[in-house]
Amino acid sequence: MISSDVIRGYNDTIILYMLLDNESYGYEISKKIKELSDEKYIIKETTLYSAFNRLEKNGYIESFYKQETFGKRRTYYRITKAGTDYYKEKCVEWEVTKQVINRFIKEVN
Amino acid sequence: MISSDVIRGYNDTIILYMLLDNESYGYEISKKIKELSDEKYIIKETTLYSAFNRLEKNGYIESFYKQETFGKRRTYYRITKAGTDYYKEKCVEWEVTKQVINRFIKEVN
DNA sequence: TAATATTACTACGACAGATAAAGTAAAAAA
DNA sequence: TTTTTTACTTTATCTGTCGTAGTAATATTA
Repeated sequence: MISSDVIRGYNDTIILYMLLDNESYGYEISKKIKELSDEKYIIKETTLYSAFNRLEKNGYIESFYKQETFGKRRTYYRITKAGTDYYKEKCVEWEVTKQVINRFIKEVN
Repeated sequence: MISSDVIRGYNDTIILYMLLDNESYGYEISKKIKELSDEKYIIKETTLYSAFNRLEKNGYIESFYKQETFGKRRTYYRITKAGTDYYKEKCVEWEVTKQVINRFIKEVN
């Protein structure tokens, strides 16, 4: 399991990634993050939903409701153009970040 | 420049790295971090000194004074055994974190 | 020699994001 | 019929970062 402080700067990016190709909703996204990370990262519910709020406020995602014929009503989200642009920026930043942190990592035995 | 939220989980690790082979003090460490990162990461003074306090409280570093014949009195720090162990753990964690985040990073054009 | 810059911190308060705890409510499974 | 799973929402707390300001010594420049 990885610590949450590390992932902090990338939660929004991870969520945007999940929305790149399909619209989705909270519960589904959380399951997929868990799956895609081989259970190494399990996003907390409150973290996820507060991230949705932040992302929507910033114009990176849009929420909407679907006509559901069964189950509890879900809030769906889709990524916006601004969200895609922001995602791309974060991907570039990630490469730089990785290289920077790598300089302070050493194999110590 | 990389965002501080990203580095958040690794500030302590970065500082411990700087102390692995030599004892040092705040101002020197901040200069070296800047240098080693090619100016891509410049740690804020307040962040650095509050990290020192946290690290010392956790037993990862120890502070002491040297007999200085010139200049303002500095607080020196050295890493402890617990600090070295913690550093090693964080290095292992970093490899996992990198791999996890990489799964959510895509080259989008 | 006087003014400015650099070194080397410390104190305080604000803020953002993560998270724990608790609650709601519907549907599906046992 | 009880429990579990799905799908959230609200509130309050905690941690780490960082802006602002201040102190004080030495070194540099005008």
